[in-house]
Amino acid sequence: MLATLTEDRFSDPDWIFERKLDGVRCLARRDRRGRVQLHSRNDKDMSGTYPEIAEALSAAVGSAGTDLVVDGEVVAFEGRRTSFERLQGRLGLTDPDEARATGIAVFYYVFDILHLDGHDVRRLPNLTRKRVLRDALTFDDPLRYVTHRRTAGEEAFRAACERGDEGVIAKRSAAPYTGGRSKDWLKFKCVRDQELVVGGWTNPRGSRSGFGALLVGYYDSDTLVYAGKVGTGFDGRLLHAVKDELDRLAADDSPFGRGRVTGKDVHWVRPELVAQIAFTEWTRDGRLRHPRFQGLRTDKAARDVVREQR
DNA sequence: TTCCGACAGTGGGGTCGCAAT
DNA sequence: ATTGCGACCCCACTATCGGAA
Repeated sequence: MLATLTEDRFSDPDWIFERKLDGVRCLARRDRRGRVQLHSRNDKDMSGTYPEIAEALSAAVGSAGTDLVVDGEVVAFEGRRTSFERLQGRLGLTDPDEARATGIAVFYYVFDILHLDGHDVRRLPNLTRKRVLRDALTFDDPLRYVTHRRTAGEEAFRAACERGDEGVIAKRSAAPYTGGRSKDWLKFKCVRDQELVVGGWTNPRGSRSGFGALLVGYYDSDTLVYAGKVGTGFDGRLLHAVKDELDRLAADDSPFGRGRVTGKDVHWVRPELVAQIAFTEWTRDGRLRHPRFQGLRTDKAARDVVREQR
């Protein structure tokens, strides 16, 4: 069951609000003999990737039963914030010993239950399932129960962004657990945006026209620092309009003074265009995560574009 | 008729693993 | 030893089409 992104922030007595954690989605099954299997959203086996979670689940028998299927998020922390970047150090590993040897501590935040003691509980109301879940397991690290609040969705969202969380998930209290994306689960995502200077572009591929992505950066003193590519957020007309501007500014050499630009099929332009870019966060390597184009800005000089803090 | 949901296709950062260089 | 590539994770977004409203 997946959540639908929305711009609407609200409170409603028929909805509950949970923290949105930045990690990896994980479905866990435990059979009567205590054997546990962890599965990714694409049904890949992750039991070897997070052996301590499988172990904990095997031992965490609550008051209400033994075999079960639960849903949650595997996360790693960087300070107080959940960090997908840190978790990535374990993502590809399938050998339990190697996974443990990374030293990256992981936690399993469980927020839903699908089956318990041979019963399919997916059609029970969400709030009821949460109560069932609470009794079905014992929650000791690395297992954690995802708490919820029933009021002040807007305030929860504001506080989440303030804390550096990814956002808030709103869930309809009475909703069953269904397959696929549902409007009974909504994502309030914290968004960041800033202006960036366009310094180049890449070739389009396949059926794409105009260009593939823009190469963008910001000024640090007199140096234009590369900050990554932006390849989504354009419709057909915008692709051509922006491409015309790029052709007008064509240059032979890279304007970037810092940051290695990877990939072939790269073309440079004089750094004069300023684009408004939305994204989720800066990566450790100083790149934009989940970048998307929001428009060109004509009211700001390229030379004044700097990296905004945080 | 209009709107919505699902899908395919394009684009991003980052990591690991493996083959080619 | 280095580089390139695909397969995974996390996505955002546009275009399209068929069925629901």
